[in-house]
Parts: sequence; C-alpha cells; structure tokens
Amino acid sequence: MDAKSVDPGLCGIGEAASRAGVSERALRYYQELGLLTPCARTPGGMRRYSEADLARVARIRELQSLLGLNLDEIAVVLRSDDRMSEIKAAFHDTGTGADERSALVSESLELQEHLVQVVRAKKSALEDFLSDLEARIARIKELAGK
Amino acid sequence: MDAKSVDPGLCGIGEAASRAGVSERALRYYQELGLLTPCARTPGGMRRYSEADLARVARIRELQSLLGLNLDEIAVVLRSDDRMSEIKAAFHDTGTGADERSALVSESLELQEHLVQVVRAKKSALEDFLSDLEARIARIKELAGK
DNA sequence: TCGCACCTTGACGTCAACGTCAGACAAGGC
DNA sequence: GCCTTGTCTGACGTTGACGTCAAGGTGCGA
Repeated sequence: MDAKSVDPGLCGIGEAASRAGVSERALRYYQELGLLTPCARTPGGMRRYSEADLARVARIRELQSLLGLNLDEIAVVLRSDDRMSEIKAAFHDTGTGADERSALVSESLELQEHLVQVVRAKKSALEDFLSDLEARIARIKELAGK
Repeated sequence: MDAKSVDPGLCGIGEAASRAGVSERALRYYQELGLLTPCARTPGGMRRYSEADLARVARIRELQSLLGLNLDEIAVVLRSDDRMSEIKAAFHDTGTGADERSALVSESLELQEHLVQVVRAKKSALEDFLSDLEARIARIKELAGK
C-alpha cells in the first residue's frame, strides 16, 4: 500500500457541502437522521464523501424542494432505494430466499408507484395553476391596452 | 332591513376553517401577516368569511404546497393580485392617473410572468423526476422477472 | 515538529408556521 | 335572563430543519 491512504475521489465535509450546495451542518444532520452516511472515515474519524454520496444529497434536496417531502418521508424513499440496490447486488446470491426477495421487490415497486402517483398529481395541479396564471396574464395585457 | 343582520353566505371562523381545510389558528395567523382579512366582522367583533375569502385561503395553500413559497412570498403575490383587481375596478375612474395605473399594471405583469417562469421550471424539473422514476420502475419490474 | 486550516462532537439558538391554553366576550335558542 | 356553543385576544409552547457557538482533535505542507 504505497498509494495515498486517502482514496482519490473522496472529499471532506467542507468540499462535499459546497459541491452539494448545502451546509456542513445539513450533512451532519442528514447523517443523524440516517439519510446519508458518508462512505468512509479517515483513521482519525473525519468524514469522507464519495460522488455517490453527493448524488444522494442531490436526491434529498430534490425530494425536499420538488415534492415537498419532509426528511422522515425522504428516509422512507431512500431506504427503499437502498433495499433495491441491495437486492440487485445480491441478485444471483442464493443466500437470500427467493420469496423474501420478491416480497422486497414488490414492496419497493409499490412505494415507487405511489411516488409516481404523487408526482403525477403534483404535475397536473401545476399545469392547472400554470394555465390559470397565463389566463391572468392575458387579462392583464388586455387591460394594459393593446 | 328586515333581513337577518348576518349576511347569508358569510360564515364564522369555525366553518371557514373546516371548509378550507385549515385550522382556525392558521386563519388568524394569515390575518396577522396581512394575507387574509375576513370581509366583515359582527358588531360584537367576530370574524365573518365570504366565499371569496375561502378562495383566497385555497390560493394561499396552493402557493404553499405547489410552489413551496413561504407566507412572506405569498403576501407579495397576493398584494399584486389585489392591486390588479383594484385597478380593474377603478378602470374607468379618472381619479387614478393613467401613468400611475400603467406603472402598476406593468409591475404586476412582471411579477406574474416571473411566477410563470418559476412554475415552468418546477414543471420541467418534475417531468425529469417523473421519467427518472418511471425508468426506475421499469428496472424493478425487469428485476422482478417477467 | 510546528503551524494552521479543516474537522470532530455536543449543546444551545433560531425561524417559520402554526398548536395550545387561559380568561373573557358574543350569539342565539329556550 | 340563562345556558351552551362559538369566538375573541394575548401569550407561551412545539416541531422541523437546520445555524451557531465552544472546546478540542486531525492532516499535512513548510
């Protein structure tokens, strides 16, 4: 092991925060809630974040701002995601029982499809809102004369 | 005035709250922030809400949940709405100067068009999110075998 | 090995958007 | 007039999502 002990592609909490556009406190808070555990620590105990970790932060922010979910609800979604990649990783593993596995898959599927319903509802509500807004604008322009 | 002194179509804060799907406290709070002043009070000082008031509450909730605006931002939007109806009402009134009026109109127009930009951005972000979600689901279904 | 920037874990503070409670007044049927 | 139910105005409490310190450890170039 003559390579640097610090893996390349991993960064500290400061850079992670600025690259993800959140505060360091937010990252520690997400960890507190079990939303995001940095992929590694240095021997001295300092957090190291990977690209995947940063992507996860982006997902969290998206679920927050786009769907208006709170962090507890986001935890549910993320945990389901994690189960899925777990299953995908161990897909050919005979260790996990087939029925148990399919139960997890269908559970996850259900959650994702529920999420789709939520997003679709939000989207159509947004479209209604948008056409209403445009009607308003048309009336204002009309009022503005010519 | 032999009619009941309480106008029909107006309701107290309790009914207003339950019909609007919010708490009484929320209605009082919106009033505190200048978002929604009930159209009338009884001689004894009790709030009376009209249908228009209830529609305004619905608008507030829409701006909150759909666009994720906070109540201060919502206040700006609503105030602009109010200015517009004011202007529409006094459109043929010679009292308001033409230049002042057109200034208000274009100011309001600007705000509404900014809002449209926000909504469009949100909508397209939501569409991206949705197609991502559907791709996920497809993969899960594939994984689920047949 | 020193220095300094970066990081650690508590622990308390903050802000928005209400929730909740107390004590008193209002409305309307009997 | 009385009683019940609804509502009033403060005023303090709560919750989520962090912000902000304090007191100390870590990493690493000079």
